[in-house]
Amino acid sequence: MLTNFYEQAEEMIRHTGDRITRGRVLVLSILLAEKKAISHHEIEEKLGDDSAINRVTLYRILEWLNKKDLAHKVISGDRKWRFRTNIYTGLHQHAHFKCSICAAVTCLNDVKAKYSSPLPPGYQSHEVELTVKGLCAECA
Amino acid sequence: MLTNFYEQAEEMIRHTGDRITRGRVLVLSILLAEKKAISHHEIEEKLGDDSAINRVTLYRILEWLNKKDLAHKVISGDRKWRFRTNIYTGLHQHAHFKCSICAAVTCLNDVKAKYSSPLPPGYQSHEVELTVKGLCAECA
DNA sequence: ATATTAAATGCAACTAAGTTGCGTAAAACA
DNA sequence: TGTTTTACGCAACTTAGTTGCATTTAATAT
Repeated sequence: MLTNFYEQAEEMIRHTGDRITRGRVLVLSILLAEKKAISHHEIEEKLGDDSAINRVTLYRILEWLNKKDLAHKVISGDRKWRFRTNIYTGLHQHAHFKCSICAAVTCLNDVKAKYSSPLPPGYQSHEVELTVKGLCAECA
Repeated sequence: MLTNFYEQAEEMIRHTGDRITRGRVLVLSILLAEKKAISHHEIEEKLGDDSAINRVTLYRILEWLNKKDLAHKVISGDRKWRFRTNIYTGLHQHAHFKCSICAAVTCLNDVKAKYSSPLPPGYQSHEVELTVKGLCAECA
């Protein structure tokens, strides 16, 4: 079960051309096994004592995964970053920001798409998808 | 100029029924004078040395303003809260409707796309893409 | 006007998330 | 197997925000 994710993670990391390390594979497979975005702390807990990774290293692995577009950072209200793999992106329907230069996609979790006037008569809304395109803080 | 905001702030605070204190009026008038969301630190700077408020008190004032719905908390990517008065609304752009059955895309000229919170600081919006998915009048 | 009192403020100490610098370990490749 | 580049681990640091408690002050009652 988790072995599948482990192998999948390894394959995804190999594809980047960068080094395949224990930490990267472990963390990515945890993210792959997870459907929702999880925090640094939650990942540490899932790693457990046996397969522990230094917290600083974990921070750096998460940044690296984001840079390589294997995971994206999710903004949340509790001043923590959360991370999620990019394979499930089709499923969620909140707002996204996509940088035109570095192509990083950030979920704007609490930015709810809404429209100010009602739809034309007879129309039914099932889902609202909002994508803001522009430059992120790093590339601006 | 700022006097107007000061009086406006006082009036808004009076309306809550809670105490009208120097700090609350100062902070709210700063937020009123500002168009964008600003951080605790930015507010401290605007207060200056002469009209300084203790940082803990400032945190508490901001929480209070939020609780009384006189200001919004704004999520951002840098683990800081930003605050903004509720009198200015979000960004407006236009939206599209995509029918899930006939796949027709309609330009919803008079439906304005707006997102409820501004982007993380430093981010620049070039284009906002709002797509409402559902059923059009023909297919419904 | 003055006293009363509940709410707001100030201070100090604390927590939690994330960062930086630097020496050490370990992938990758020859 | 040795070399080189990259990642890791450790310690110390920074920054944003929180808590407890004593003091002050805005609002109200006298």
